[in-house]
Amino acid sequence: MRTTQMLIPTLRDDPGEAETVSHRLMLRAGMIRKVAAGVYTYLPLGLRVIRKVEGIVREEMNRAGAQELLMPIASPAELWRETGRWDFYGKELFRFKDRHERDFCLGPTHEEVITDLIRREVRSYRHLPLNCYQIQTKFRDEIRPRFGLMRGREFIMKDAYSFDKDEAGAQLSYQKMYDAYQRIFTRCGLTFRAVEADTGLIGGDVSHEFMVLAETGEATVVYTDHGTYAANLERAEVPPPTESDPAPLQPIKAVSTPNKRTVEEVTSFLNISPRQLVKTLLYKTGQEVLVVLIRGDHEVNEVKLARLLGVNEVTLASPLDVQVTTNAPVGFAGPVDLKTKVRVLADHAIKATRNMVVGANQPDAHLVNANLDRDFKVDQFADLRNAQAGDPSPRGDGRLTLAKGIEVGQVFLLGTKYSKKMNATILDAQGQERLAVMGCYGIGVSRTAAAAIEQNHDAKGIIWPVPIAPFHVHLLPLSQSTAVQEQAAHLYDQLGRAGIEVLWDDRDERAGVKFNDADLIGAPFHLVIGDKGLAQGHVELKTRKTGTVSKLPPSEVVGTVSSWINGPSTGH
RNA sequence: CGGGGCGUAGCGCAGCCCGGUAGCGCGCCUGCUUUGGGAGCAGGAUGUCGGAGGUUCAAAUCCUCUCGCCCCGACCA
Repeated sequence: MRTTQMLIPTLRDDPGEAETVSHRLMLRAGMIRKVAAGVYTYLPLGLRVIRKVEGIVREEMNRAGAQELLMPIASPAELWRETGRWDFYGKELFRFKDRHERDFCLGPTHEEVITDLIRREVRSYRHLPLNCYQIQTKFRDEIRPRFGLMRGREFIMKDAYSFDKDEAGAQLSYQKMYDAYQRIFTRCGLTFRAVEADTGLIGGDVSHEFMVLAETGEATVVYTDHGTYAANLERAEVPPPTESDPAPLQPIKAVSTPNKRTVEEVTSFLNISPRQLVKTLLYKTGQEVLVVLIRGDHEVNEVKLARLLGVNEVTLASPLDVQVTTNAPVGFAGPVDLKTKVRVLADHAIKATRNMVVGANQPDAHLVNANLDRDFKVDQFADLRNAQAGDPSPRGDGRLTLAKGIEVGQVFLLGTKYSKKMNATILDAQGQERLAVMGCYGIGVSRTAAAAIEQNHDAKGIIWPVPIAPFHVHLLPLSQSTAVQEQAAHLYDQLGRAGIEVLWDDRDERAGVKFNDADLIGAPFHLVIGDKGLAQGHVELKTRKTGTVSKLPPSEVVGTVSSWINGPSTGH
């Protein structure tokens, strides 16, 4: 393609609206433009990258035995009411009414639609396993869209759904997708890690997320450096402590802590370690108010709490609820002599702590040397906290490290969650109706493109991995001289014949402008043709990533570029 | 949803406090010169100052309402 025939509105300045690297560079490189918050137009250059990612996804999905179809973006509320997600999905679901006042939504994911299709069309186990996928625009009315394509309200996703006759088959389908995802993200040139994950709004039993490791990631990944354990923070298990505090029990006593509410205030006022303090948090579920005890230096993991309680979500109780339940304002709640009968849950670490500092359930007072069983009772111990760096691995293979990651894909083993609610049954070999066992598998295509930039850029711009680059070669003739122009035209033609994608900067611009735009756009290889070089019989081939320049005769260009692109080491 | 910030030319911004002809840089258009890392000179075009209402002789500027966008937070007691 010639630059003059392509809409590539590069920007010299950073747009004020963009903070993160990928957002800024995609705007500056003329790849995307914003239409509304979290809603973007893909310009030709951006779309080329999207198509590259889609191509890799499509190849690997097909190779894994999945078949492509395309479902509608709009779907009727009835399907969503069958599974309860019309209500459960909440405000994230884009809803609208048609002219007859019937409720519809824009699909955020398609379990309902695909399950409806399969229950109608597939009756026999003979037709299973079945895995259908699509690549499509999805809609989620995010609470806070941000970072350009990273968290949009409209985004491109590949979603796949597998149907099996039994659990064993479903696990096999899951494993195939897991393997396919490994290949996809590897081929995209990303440094990533598959981690155990919670199942969230989608539901199901088993799940892995594929995380691109990057500082700007919104998710936290927990893993062992040398071991095999990796999970996201929501999921990461924390084993109970193996040693308990050997300190002798001290007599409990009340101390005045005027206006000291937070962990920091109380610990510095009493000159104690946060490890001695116990936070007494009041949580509300749909049904009850309950108490959660957590050590001062730990954080409650609400996903774990909700899962333990078997509810969708838990919220912290309001100050009023706290007052009513504990007889004290927020900041002075404690487990000792609670006025109201409530369930008390505690993180495992509480069991191993002695002589704890807790709220006194009266204003401006705490209790010191509170001890389990002697002074208060706990109804249930559980793993309720977030893992921290240095915690032992739940697999016993070392200590945990934390890192930030961008979630680019997630696979779920759903079991019969949807098939049961929607009565998607198939006949087995004995003629018995059985619920289809499902899995679902998503890849954020547009987010993958953004994540690739987060991981591959420098101060000057993007450095595309070869497989998803919008063009392989950026052809930069530096003058309008006949010799340079003819050589450029010739090489453009030769490279094109060899199947190499070339962006030909045919603008009558100064060298600096072309170089800067080329660095910004980030094609892996820059082919520079200037009068000086030609006079000496060579052109220059520059590797964007390393800045290395090779001078070579024009006749060797096609062969060299081909070997770099197709060869095993594309790390040029 | 709460807090903060911002809407003025394609982009980045100034002007607003203290009302009085709407500016700067880059970009864009024309011409000449230039041509290996964002050229020089000369000439030129470009704005419902986010929108609505109000105050005033007069509003980008003051007041009210409203829309949009960005950032942080969303309860760890």
